[in-house]
Amino acid sequence: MLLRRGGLHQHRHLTLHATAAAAATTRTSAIDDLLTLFIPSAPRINPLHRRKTLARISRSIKLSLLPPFEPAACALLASEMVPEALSALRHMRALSQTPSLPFHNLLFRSLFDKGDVFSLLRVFRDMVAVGPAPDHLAFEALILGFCRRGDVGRAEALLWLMPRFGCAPGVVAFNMVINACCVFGRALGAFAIVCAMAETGCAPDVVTYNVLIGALFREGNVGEAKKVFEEMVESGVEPNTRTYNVVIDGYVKMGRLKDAVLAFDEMTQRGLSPDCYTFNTIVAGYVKFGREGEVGHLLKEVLRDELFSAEELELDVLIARMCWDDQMDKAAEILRRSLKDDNGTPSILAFHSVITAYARSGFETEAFELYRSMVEAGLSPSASTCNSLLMGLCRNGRLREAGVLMDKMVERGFCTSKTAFTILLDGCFRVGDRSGAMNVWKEMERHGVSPDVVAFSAFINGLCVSNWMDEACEVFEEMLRRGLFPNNFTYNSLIHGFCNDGNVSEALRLEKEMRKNGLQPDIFTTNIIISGLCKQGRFKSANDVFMNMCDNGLTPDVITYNTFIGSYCKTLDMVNAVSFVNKMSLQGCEPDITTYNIWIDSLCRSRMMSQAVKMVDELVSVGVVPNTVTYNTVMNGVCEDVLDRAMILTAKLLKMAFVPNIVTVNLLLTHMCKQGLTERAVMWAERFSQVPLTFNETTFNILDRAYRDLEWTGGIRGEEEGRSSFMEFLMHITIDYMYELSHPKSRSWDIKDVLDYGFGELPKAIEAR
DNA sequence: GTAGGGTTAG
Repeated sequence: MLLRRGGLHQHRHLTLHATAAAAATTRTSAIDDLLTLFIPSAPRINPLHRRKTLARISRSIKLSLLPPFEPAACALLASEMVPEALSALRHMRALSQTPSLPFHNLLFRSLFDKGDVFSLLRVFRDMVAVGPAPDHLAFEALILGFCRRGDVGRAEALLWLMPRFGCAPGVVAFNMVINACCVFGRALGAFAIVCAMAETGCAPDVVTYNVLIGALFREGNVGEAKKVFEEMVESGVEPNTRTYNVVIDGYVKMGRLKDAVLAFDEMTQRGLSPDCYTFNTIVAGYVKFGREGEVGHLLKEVLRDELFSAEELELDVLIARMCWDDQMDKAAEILRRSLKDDNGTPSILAFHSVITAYARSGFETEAFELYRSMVEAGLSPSASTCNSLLMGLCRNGRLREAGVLMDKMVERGFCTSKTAFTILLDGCFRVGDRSGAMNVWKEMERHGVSPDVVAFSAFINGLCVSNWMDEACEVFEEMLRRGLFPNNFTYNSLIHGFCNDGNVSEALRLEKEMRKNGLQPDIFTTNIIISGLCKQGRFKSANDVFMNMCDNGLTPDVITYNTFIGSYCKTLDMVNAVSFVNKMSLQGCEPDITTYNIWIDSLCRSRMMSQAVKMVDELVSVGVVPNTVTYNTVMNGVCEDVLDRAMILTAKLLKMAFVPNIVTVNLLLTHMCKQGLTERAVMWAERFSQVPLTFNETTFNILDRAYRDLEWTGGIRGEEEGRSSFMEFLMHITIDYMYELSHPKSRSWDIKDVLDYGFGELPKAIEAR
């Protein structure tokens, strides 16, 4: 602080003072002077830290034979006092002392950790100008730092600079840059470097091949990945455990479990032993596809080497399965219990699964609580866990805070990865912030992160959902131009977009194209097409698709049935609607809350309110949880046709499913207007515009009509006392809910908590346990 | 240089 704030004069004065002291007096008094020089008078963090640093500096200087600045600077670096260490370096330069190479390498690492690239480049420039000449280690430290930050351009430039300093880049340096290219989605750049590498007489090693194979799998390019694998074996490079881990992961991600297991077998036949990555990858695949029962024989293989205890494995598998089944509370409870019992810490993986499951479902508070327990248990959160927290914020529409977290992650050198950008991009589209999404896309490119298949798919999906089909198609073309292989997500998003646009024939053409490209249309594709056909009233074709599903190895699921039931209900074709309800139960497919909501809605529309009431009781009795749609549907019926039981039913639903949204407000406004309470409706709309709730097109249409209505009638209409007070009551509780929601007190944690928690130390490589 | 639900349906 003193040095940075004190101005040039004071700075010089202190320097001379220290120098004179060091030269004239004993070593001990020089140490005292140095301490005044480097350690700011005001404590930076806490007194304890300061004392420790002073002690460390004294000790370093006493032990060292170097001129006293360098050990002092090293001690400052060890205390994370980077600015002070930089000023120590300036003193050395001013005294024409040459700091050693190891000191420079240490400083580079600290500067990367702090994200201070500007200082780093300045130090490097000075180093090149006046020595010491950078060696292999210096270059590699710099290249690694730039690669971690995603600055592949600088990393590659340094690579080609190395020969000019008398040290030709080795395979390690090449691999770092090649890996960075792949991580940031520039497979082409990676290939170019591999070629250039061969020209310099440096042969690719197993790492080079592993990185390339991984990148190709991530692109979905299995054919090319296999070719590179063969080339590797031919050129005499032996595949290792990591090679197989990459291959197995690639297959699992594509749902090709059979191929994954074949690779696993091949691996063991080669005498390679699977490690924790192999295990986690395969188990994740089995659990994901609901086949955890079959993992047993593989586990035995892994357990033979006693890498894991059976209990630990079972706990992980159990927790992963629960998360897939949306039973996060149970999983979290088990985790907390096993922490308390103190008999073995649950794995990071287990924590990660639950945190992510919570975040995905929008339970950000629970996600954060668990994150806190994880950090308290001494487990380092990884970039993946931070991404999950980011997703939690995005799924709750808290984009601004997500942006803050993202900046913090980038600042930490943590994760300038595609994943975080993709989450943010998707988050923007979810809240309808299209220009925000465009900015994220640009920002991603600006960071030198080339979008991959997932990022492109998320972008295309966002455009499709916004009904910007022309743009979506353009982006799709761009994706193909970049040599990326579209996957099911990509096609399904486009097909959905065209169906919503009423262009089913284009959707069907895309489905054909998908098959031609070797992709299997899945249950999503089929449901989307069925829905599209139903929307067009083409029930015959929709039924044909339904009949053919089984031939393609697909089983209709609850969404398929709901689509048919809902579509038939909409056209008042109750005969066919009932027929699909029967088919559904015959197939043993359980109705979910949407099925009930559809059915309750059509009962309400047919003015069969008492039946609707019965249906609400029934769904609760079978353990289905009513949601906002249930509430809105029933209230719509209640407002339409007030019956004696309205208050009881309302009270019941308020207790179970009162999470009002814009649809709730719209339906209340509509009914107020319908009941001649137009003036009150307008008054309430004004009040609702004061709370954080975004009106949609429907709201504006309702209000347009209301204002016109008031102009015509002058607002004089009869009204029934009972109805009016009931509607007023509903309006009151709804706006109260919105107020409470916007009140910061209702949030149990703040984004600041996340940033201060677990960010103290730069995450190390995460151990599996 | 490796994992961990980044993106899809009613």
